[in-house]
Amino acid sequence: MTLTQLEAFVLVARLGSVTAAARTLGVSEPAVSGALAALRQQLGDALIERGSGGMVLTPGGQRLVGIASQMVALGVEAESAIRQAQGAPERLRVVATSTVAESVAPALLAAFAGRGGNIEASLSVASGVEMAALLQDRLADVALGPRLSGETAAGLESVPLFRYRLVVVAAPSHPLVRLNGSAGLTLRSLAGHTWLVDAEATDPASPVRRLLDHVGVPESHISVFPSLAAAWSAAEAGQGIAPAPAHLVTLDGGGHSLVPLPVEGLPLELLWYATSLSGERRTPAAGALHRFMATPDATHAMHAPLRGVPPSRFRPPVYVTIWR
Amino acid sequence: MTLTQLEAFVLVARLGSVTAAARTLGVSEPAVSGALAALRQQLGDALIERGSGGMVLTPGGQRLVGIASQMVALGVEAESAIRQAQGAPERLRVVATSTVAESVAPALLAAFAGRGGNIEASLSVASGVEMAALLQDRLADVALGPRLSGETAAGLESVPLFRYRLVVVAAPSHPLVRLNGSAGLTLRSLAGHTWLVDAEATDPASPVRRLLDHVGVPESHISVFPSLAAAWSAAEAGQGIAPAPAHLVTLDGGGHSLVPLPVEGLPLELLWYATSLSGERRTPAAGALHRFMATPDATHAMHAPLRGVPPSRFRPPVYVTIWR
DNA sequence: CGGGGTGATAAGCGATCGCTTATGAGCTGT
DNA sequence: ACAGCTCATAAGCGATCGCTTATCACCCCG
Repeated sequence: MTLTQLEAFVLVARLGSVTAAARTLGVSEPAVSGALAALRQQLGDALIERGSGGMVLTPGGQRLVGIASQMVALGVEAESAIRQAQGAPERLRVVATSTVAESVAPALLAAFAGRGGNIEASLSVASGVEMAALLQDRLADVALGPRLSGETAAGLESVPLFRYRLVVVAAPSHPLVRLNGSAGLTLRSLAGHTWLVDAEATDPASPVRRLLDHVGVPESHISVFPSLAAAWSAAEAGQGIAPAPAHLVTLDGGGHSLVPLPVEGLPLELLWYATSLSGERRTPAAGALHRFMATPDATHAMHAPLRGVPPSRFRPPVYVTIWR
Repeated sequence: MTLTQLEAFVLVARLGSVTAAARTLGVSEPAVSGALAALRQQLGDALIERGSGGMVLTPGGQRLVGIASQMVALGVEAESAIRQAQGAPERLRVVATSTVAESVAPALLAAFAGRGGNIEASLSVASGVEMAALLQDRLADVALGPRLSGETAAGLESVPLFRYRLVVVAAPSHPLVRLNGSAGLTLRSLAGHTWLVDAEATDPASPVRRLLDHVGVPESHISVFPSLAAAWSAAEAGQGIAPAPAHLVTLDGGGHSLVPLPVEGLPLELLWYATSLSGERRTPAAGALHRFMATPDATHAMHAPLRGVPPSRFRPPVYVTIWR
């Protein structure tokens, strides 16, 4: 399986014709046909067959197109990426759990970028369990989220980033709020309610997931939303209760109408950590961020309520998966 | 640039040692060293150099690691993907603009999946301008969002999916609401206010972006949030005004405290479309979704208020970019 | 039935790949 | 300074790649 072969295949799929693909590539028709034959033999699938009105992809070929065109594109990307690395600003690749990426990370990185220096920061989302691998594989410079430790975290160094208190909130109209103005609730008693959570709660290592397990909430009473904001919005609409870092729902300019429930054992005192390779193996940019994190500017930025960013600075989130 | 060479490079970066990489691959050390040399020569960058305590990546090498490990992983992915294509459920790859992906698309696809059949649907996010290319390159089966037409949409067919009315909302406490209980506002008069928008507003072809341009809102008064829910949450907190499809903010179970502004020229009557390859080139799964879209079940699902999904069905969003 | 298009196959050829063993070159540390 | 580790380089060899031209097999359409 060669990049040349994949490129030929992608072009045939795109154009629906071997001859046309050969013309586009500037080679003879058998060259393309041969590349196709080699792929077919190695993968054990026809991939693409003659059909009325052009070549048509088999189910296997259909899956391959996407994969193959990504590979081809990454190949040309590689060359230009390296050319552009000369004299380009240093790059800081930060990964965070979805909750951190939606709450404190943008403000932290915005403040870090605004502090001068010539570092271009990017923020991606990954699950807690993937972070150690991403750092060790040099696919990320800093990971923000749970503390990474144990077997898989060899060579990594975690430092505390942000202290927060995890509470459970609900709309003022929620029965639990009206019944219990001041009385204490037990965690167990919350097992029967609907919990509104964000994507991070699907990560078995996340504090929210562990809280759900501890309470014993059945799957049927867990409702996963694509973002923290969406989960809280549903909570305001009275659809259920939601775990949340306290400062995010209370300092929020007064617009939020969510109130913390007085639950025994809550709030949980928790920490987010920043992790990177230890010692000299740490990227210079990662070191700069680590030093910045200790400054009052950083702490102040992370405690500020959530704000949007100007269009020129907005980058869509990138979700990173580990490829093995 | 060969996959073998890239794999060797990735392993060296991961392990920080040529010898260790060679041991892992089960080949001699010069084999790895040679692969590295070939890459270095072709790309014109040292990529990775000796440093105290292991090999350390150059800036260029740092960029390559991510790209290369993706390519390698996609290579092994390719083989297994094709093996699994035998007898596996048919695949339906849907791309949508971020707004659609956050609002009607999840409900539509959930209803489509629940309708029986043996189709596995996935939902990704792309900008409106990329959709035509994604469809033509067979990287997606159906695109949900603006109507695709013109030069770049050759061979594509758009059908109306969902009619909605775009309004501008604000918190009840917002000055515009208190001053204008019933009086009409002009669009121009909104240019000086802060607009809270989601990611799609950065796409020049999106209706929201065109509305902003038409009103003449300066960049400094646009605040981009990572999700619709986050933008609306900020609007509730009184941070500004937000464009929104009417049914999403009004039917929302009463929890939302956002009210539409009585603006001259609003609401805008708009449509989201579903686009796919035309005629026989359309995937069977895409055809099934097209037929389903016309059923009352589909319409009903899309009009329902936003809800979360059970953890077992939650899939993190994937953001797709076009590689050329 | 016989063009004119399609894609698949065969034979051949130079360049490169991927690997080996042997050796050089550079740094570290007791 | 020397051994001991590291990575880089050289020479060589078989397999494969990537391409060519020539030819065959198929199918639609007059």
